[in-house]
Amino acid sequence: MFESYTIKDIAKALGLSTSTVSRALNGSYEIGAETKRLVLEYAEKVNYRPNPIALSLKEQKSHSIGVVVCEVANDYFSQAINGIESIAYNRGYHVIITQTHESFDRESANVQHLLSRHVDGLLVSLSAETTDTTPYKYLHEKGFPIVFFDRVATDVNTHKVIANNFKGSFEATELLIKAGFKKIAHLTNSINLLISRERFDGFKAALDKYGLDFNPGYLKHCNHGGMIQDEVEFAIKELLDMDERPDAIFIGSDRLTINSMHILKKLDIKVPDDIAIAGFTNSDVAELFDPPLTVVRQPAFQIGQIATELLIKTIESKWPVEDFITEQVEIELIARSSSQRIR
Amino acid sequence: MFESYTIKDIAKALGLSTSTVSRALNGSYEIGAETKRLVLEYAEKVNYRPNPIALSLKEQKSHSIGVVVCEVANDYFSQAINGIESIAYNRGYHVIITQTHESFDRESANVQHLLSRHVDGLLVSLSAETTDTTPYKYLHEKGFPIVFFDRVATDVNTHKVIANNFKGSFEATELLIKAGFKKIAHLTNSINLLISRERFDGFKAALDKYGLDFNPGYLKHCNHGGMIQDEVEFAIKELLDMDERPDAIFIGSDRLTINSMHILKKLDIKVPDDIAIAGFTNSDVAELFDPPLTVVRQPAFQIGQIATELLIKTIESKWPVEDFITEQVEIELIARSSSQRIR
DNA sequence: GTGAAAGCGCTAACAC
DNA sequence: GTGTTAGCGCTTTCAC
Repeated sequence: MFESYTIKDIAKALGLSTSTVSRALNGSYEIGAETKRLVLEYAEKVNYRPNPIALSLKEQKSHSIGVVVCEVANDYFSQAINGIESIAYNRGYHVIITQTHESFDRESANVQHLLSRHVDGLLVSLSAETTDTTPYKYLHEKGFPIVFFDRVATDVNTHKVIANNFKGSFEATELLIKAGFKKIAHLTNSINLLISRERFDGFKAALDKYGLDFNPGYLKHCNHGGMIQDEVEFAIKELLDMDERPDAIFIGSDRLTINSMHILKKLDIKVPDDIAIAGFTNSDVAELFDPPLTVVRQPAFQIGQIATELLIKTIESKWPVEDFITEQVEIELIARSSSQRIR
Repeated sequence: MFESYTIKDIAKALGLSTSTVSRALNGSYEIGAETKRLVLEYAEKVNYRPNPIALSLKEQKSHSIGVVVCEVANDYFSQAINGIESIAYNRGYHVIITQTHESFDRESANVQHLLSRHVDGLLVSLSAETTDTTPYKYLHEKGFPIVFFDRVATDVNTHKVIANNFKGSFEATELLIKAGFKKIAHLTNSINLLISRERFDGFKAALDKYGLDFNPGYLKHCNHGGMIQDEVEFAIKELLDMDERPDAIFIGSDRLTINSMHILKKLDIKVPDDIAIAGFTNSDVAELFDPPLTVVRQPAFQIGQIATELLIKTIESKWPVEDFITEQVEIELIARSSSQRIR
């Protein structure tokens, strides 16, 4: 069962040469129908499976793709990875997952490691710390397939898959405004990330539309993306301690949203009575929270799928790919009571 | 950067033979200090990385391990996989994850697929549907390394890593009893799984200790492990509709616990006022629920690590492994208000 | 229509 | 101390 037959075994058993067997197995024209039948039948009988490692060596392809994300214990990324796996599996690729924990050094090490593993391509979501994307640029220019998703590198012209962050933020902020909140803070990820900037823009645009001033003190960045709990707690306390305390917070990242809820609970701040909350998260249990949480939800599974399709298409392209697209998917705003005004 | 140098390139550049280079790289005794230095220096300079695929072919080892779980979008399993990856990565293995979605057929297909990928070993947690474990038995008897974790096959004598399910259930049930609940139902996974039986035993033992009768109508099995939402909803409704409605439910699986909370919310059943809840889950946000959820939590990360250590030890053992252990880890009961009596 | 042989990158037995 | 060679499983040119 696991001691597999090789092409050689089949050749020996049938008194043929390995090349004949190989050709028969691959349905080559030049093989006699009878021989072909014989080989196919025998292969079927002994449950022959080509050795993927030998194939890889021959083809100079590992049939694996490397994934770089900040962490897997994050609903957004675990769902995205699910999507990645679902496509990769069907296309005969396996995926090697690495985590940066939001560190640039770990990200570099992971890319190095994946390259030394001879992955055929890379699916990357940048760490919160990353500012220097020249390694990706270099690889990409050399023709190495890379697809970015979610946290993309602006200056590398390759395929990218992102959510409509602007719209997601705009609508969530608008929801808070319509609920009657006027002093809305924005807690978000590192300024390094394009998603943070896009989400801020959406937030700001909603304020503008409704004629609300933007108070710079209401903008808090967590440069470690919520990996350091104290950083988040500090930012939240700063908001709470302001003379003009915000009456709502719109949160721009999955981990930050969840962390914030833990912190608010710890500080015994009531949501939405003391402060209303809406935030990006892909948690499936946000409706079970106390209070049920208003969320901006991304189609993470689908994003993973699209990114993987694009990557495999690039890998398997006969010609150097020149046209790169940026696929934008829609987000979903789910209103629940954490963003409702208490009267 | 990704067009790697081979041993041959180095040999050519230095005017040596490939074998000399290979030996120098591997620190062989028989190579002159000077040559060694030369090779090492050059290898360092061009950032030489051995081709893992060629190594695999040579060694007849893929340096990969296959993982079979029901699903990754489950806190217990995503944490376990994290533990698996953390060990595997450091030991130079990559992991290929497959999901059964609680189907025996998919489980078989996954094992087949992993074997055809020439994984060096298997880390398995059985599907809820699985009753026939002869394929594992067969593989194991042939000397193929397998380690079970969480959902183990009783009749395959290999390494196993499990939590103290009996104790976890006993203590959770005891907590409910001490809170004053007397009509405690037990909602659990398929009877096929040993964990279900162990968890039931712990539940039953607690009832016995406190002189409470066991009402067979209070025991509900979800044979699809919560993959079919209707099955769970049906079971819960049956409990709620009983003449003598239970006043508490102790739930024996992560997915079932989460699903049940969704269903109770949908049915507008108040916890713990209408019915108290305690359940197995590794969710990190259970404290944010309404009400905060009393949980039995397993050290999933650690379980994944231990299982992987055992597997790699078995894979790399020079001698056929004869002594197999069953490692049992402790669980943690975290009491919150979902299991508290309302007065 | 089929076979022999080379080669993918690497190691290791066997020369010398 | 270093080089030559075979072989891991497979495909593919080149012969016949």
